[in-house]
Amino acid sequence: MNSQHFSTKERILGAAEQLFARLGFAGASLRQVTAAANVNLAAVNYHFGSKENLINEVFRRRLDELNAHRLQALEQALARPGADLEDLLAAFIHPALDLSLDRGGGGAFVRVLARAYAEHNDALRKFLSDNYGHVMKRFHAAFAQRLPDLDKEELYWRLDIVAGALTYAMADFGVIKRKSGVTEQQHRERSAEHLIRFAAAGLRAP
Amino acid sequence: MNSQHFSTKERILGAAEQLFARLGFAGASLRQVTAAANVNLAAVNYHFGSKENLINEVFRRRLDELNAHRLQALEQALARPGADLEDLLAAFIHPALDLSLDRGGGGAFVRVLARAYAEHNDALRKFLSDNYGHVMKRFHAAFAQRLPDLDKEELYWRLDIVAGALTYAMADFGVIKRKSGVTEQQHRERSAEHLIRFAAAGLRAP
DNA sequence: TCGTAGGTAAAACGAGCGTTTGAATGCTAC
DNA sequence: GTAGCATTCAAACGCTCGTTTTACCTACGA
Repeated sequence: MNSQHFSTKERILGAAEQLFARLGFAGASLRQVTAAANVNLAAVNYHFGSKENLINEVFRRRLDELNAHRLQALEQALARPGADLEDLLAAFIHPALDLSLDRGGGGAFVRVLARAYAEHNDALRKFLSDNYGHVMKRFHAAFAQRLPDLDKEELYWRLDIVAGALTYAMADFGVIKRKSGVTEQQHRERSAEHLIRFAAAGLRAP
Repeated sequence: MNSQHFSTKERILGAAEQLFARLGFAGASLRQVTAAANVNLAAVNYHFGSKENLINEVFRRRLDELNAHRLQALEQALARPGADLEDLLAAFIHPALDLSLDRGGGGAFVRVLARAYAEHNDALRKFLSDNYGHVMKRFHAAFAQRLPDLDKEELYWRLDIVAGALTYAMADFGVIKRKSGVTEQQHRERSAEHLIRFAAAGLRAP
């Protein structure tokens, strides 16, 4: 990370992601960020204009890819004839879990995401809704079709609970130490299984 | 709130809770807190010693009561002969939901709690574990007895997911507007039902 | 070769931060 | 009434914050 192979902008984004995850948006200063990125202090305002703009770009960099993967996985699942609830949940969970466990700071990003959820930042909620709302609409419709006995409000509640559980769980997976003798791949698959079974059973509850 | 009927310490705690919920621990300044509490700036350091100590007291004030209620509800549930999973979950959820919807800032506190979870603050985790760990141990044992087919690790995972879901959901209940024509009491009971059914089904999943 | 544009550098700006100080105040006990 | 103590107050402390300024470096097309 932060080696000279990466551009100034990329190094700032990487360092900001790490420090926002650890210290929060208000808690991490631009001096800490630029020092970690091995970059001059003024570079942030030169390349991003302001700290708030930097925060937005930290989100955009990961979410564009994450939501594209989710939509792609959903379309693949829907294309198969026997797709059930578990397949839809897998399409939602696996891309995020892949991100949370991959190299290059994805693990830090899901913790940033959990922070953002907890902060109830209106500007950020609007940003997420504007840019990625269509993805959630797509998933909601697919779930509704497979849960015909659930009325709209009930499904809304349950999906909200699922999303909350996922965000928290994923932020933790990057922190919880896996037992020795368990590869990261096994750890990830087991985590996804737990989440999917839990969520599916909860959604199917009478 | 913050009227002259309350002592300086109480007004500071109330204002701090509100502002920590809205702006975070780092984001809310003591000048904002003391202004909202209608109190002199130096009063925080006089009564609490430091900002960090103030944060701890904000937690202690609510958690002492919350965990006492939870333990009491659990003992009552266990005393009844036919107590099932739903009863245990109700003992865990109802006191927190009562707190999140009552007058006097409890709703703000659950949002503070969600923030604290998201922050992964080690000092705070130790504080919570030291002061309230015995409560979680009690619940864990009760769940383990009613889920004999679940091995220790599996139960650990599922309770962790449940706790995450609850924290998020409860932080949201204070924000989500209930539909007109639904009393707060109905809203609360319906919320608890959703959470309990969801969690019970998830815990029972094969 | 020079001029220009894009990027980096050090330094400083005003503002706000948590905390401390020392004097002014209110209250209780003698 | 006054001594003694707890509390409140305005002011200032040293420090860090996000941002801006100004100078400098480097590379490339005319």
